[in-house]
Amino acid sequence: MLGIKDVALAAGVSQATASRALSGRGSVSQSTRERVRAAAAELGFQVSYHASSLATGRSRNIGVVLPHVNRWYFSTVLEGLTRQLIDAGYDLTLYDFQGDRHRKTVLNDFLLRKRLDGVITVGLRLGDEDATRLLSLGIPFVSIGGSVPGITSLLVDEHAIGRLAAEHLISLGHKRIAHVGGEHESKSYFQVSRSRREGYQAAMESAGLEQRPEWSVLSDYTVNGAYTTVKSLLGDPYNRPTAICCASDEMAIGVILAARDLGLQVPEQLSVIGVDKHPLGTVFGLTTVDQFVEDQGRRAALTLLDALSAPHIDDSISLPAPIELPVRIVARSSTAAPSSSPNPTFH
Amino acid sequence: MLGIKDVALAAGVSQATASRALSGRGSVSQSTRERVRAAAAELGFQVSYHASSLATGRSRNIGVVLPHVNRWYFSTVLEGLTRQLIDAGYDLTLYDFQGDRHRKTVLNDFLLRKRLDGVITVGLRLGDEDATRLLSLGIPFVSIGGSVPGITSLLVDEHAIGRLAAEHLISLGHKRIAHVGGEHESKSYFQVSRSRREGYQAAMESAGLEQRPEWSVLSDYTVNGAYTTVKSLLGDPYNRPTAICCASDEMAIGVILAARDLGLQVPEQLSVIGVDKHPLGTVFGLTTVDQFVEDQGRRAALTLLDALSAPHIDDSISLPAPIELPVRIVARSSTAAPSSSPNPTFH
DNA sequence: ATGAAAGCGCTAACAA
DNA sequence: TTGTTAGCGCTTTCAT
Repeated sequence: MLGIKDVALAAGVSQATASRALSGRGSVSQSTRERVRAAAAELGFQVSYHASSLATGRSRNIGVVLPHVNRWYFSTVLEGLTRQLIDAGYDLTLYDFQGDRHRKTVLNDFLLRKRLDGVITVGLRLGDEDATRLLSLGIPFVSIGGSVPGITSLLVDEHAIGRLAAEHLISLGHKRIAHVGGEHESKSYFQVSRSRREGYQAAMESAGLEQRPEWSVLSDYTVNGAYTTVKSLLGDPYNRPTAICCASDEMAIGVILAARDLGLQVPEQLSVIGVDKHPLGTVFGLTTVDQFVEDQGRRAALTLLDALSAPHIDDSISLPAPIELPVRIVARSSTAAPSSSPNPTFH
Repeated sequence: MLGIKDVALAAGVSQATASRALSGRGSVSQSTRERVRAAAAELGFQVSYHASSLATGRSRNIGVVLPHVNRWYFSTVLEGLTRQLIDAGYDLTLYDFQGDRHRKTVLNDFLLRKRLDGVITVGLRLGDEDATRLLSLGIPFVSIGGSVPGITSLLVDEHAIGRLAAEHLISLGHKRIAHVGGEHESKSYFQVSRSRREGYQAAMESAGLEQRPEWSVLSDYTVNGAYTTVKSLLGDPYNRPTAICCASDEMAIGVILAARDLGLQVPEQLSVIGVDKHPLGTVFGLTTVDQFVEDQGRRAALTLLDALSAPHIDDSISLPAPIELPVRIVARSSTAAPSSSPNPTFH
């Protein structure tokens, strides 16, 4: 195998000098550095990261842990992460729980293999036991939108999101507002939808609006799921809400499709709002609460990289304060003031 | 740091024996093995993969290279890959080109860092130069749906997919069939859409059907893109196709949405077919050509794992024959025989 | 600025 | 079956 010693030989220097010249650490004269670099380039040499890692203790490798690569939110965060990490020269090792399928293995085995310089978790909920085991690795952790004890986290205020969405509808004059949540999620993940619902409920309460139990439904975060769930809700021509607040854009789109199939006009007969700013929203004119998903990934990566280059980590002496992520209403055409005749006129 | 030597000490054996007991390679008596395992468990020991890799030359780590994690096709393949790889005890290092943003860095630097036991590329098109550089790593490669010289590949017959989709429409009696392709893709990726279009053209030709240039449009694989692109095509009330063949489900959905917004009934006034079996298709009743995307990932992983455990690799002596992946029509409600009055009746 | 040498933590001959 | 020993390929003191 082509090793650094071959480069050293070719450049007529010692192995140590070659290493210094290539890594940039330690002092090497301008001319030798160039000679070594040239030799390395010519031979097509690449350092062995295994060896390098073993010697330095750092591996230029970040672990990313999430529940489902396959869902828009997560793959978009991932995109933000990869961008920053690649630019910084880090490999990204992906651990996809696939729901709960790989959860235990990953937490108890893969993450402990000491090949990571840091870990980013997305949307995870970790118990104390899991968290301390991970923290004992002594490497920096950052979590996005999750709940992991003792770890620096970036959080959107989910409660505020729910409230904001509901208040948008309320301010338009709606009084009959339903909510579609995604609580069919596993207990092991961050209960995003629940907090959003609570925000919605708080807004409804402040406005003194009635909250009918049948107007609070649960789905599964998908278009298909919400479509089915909400069709019955909208099927009743007399007791229909005039607006629906959804815990995600995908569900909101399901609602819009269900409404269309029932012959209801959006927004004339039904206003719909979601959360995420999913790209599919544009074609439906979906009003939403943008949470800058890709930026979440970028910021998490930067936060972690910061921690990695910090003078030295105060080994969990400082309790990390959560970093709050921004959100913003994007008003489009799926929401409007309720029509004067909320109940259908049969013509 | 907690090392294997501590375990050895605790178990009262030599470091070598501890290593054998933990790795399962080499012979160790039942009793010592248990003793060592117990000691390791109690101390919470995990091997250092850097050290282990350096010693063995294998890293239990597979690289996956793709153009966009963020797109449904790729994240779904990825899901199939992670499932198998985690089960086999392999880490998965993700290299996302993000279009062309990271392409060069990844190919010229990251992939050459010698920390991978194998590589899987998805949808990539690689030139001879890049390919040979990668092959020179001496590790097994598998490509899915791409074109990489000298590498084992899993391929769907894209031409056949295009033909099949078109033939489905033709067999229903359609004569005015348009095509929406995704050729706005970068030249550096596998030109899936182009082959599908050629399949469509072949089918049209065999059936002796007219191919109007204005019925062959290009889009970008997204719902939004296809929606916009196709709206003008469908806007003409006199020279409208009765069916549209799309190179992906997402574009097909864009077409359906555009049709609806123009007041056209699907399938009564317009039949639409896509490719992929995207989950969103169900709510639209979209007829499609399933290509078993997640299975593609699983099979690629298995193929690579096979190569890794093979007696020994004949160092590129055998030209790997491509493995053909299955496809299947899934007929749903977006396609039907054309109505007898293809042109609109103004009532 | 450079070289010699020790060692990162583990595995794999080779002996016993 | 077990222990001894010599590396895996690189980095990094410590001399010079």
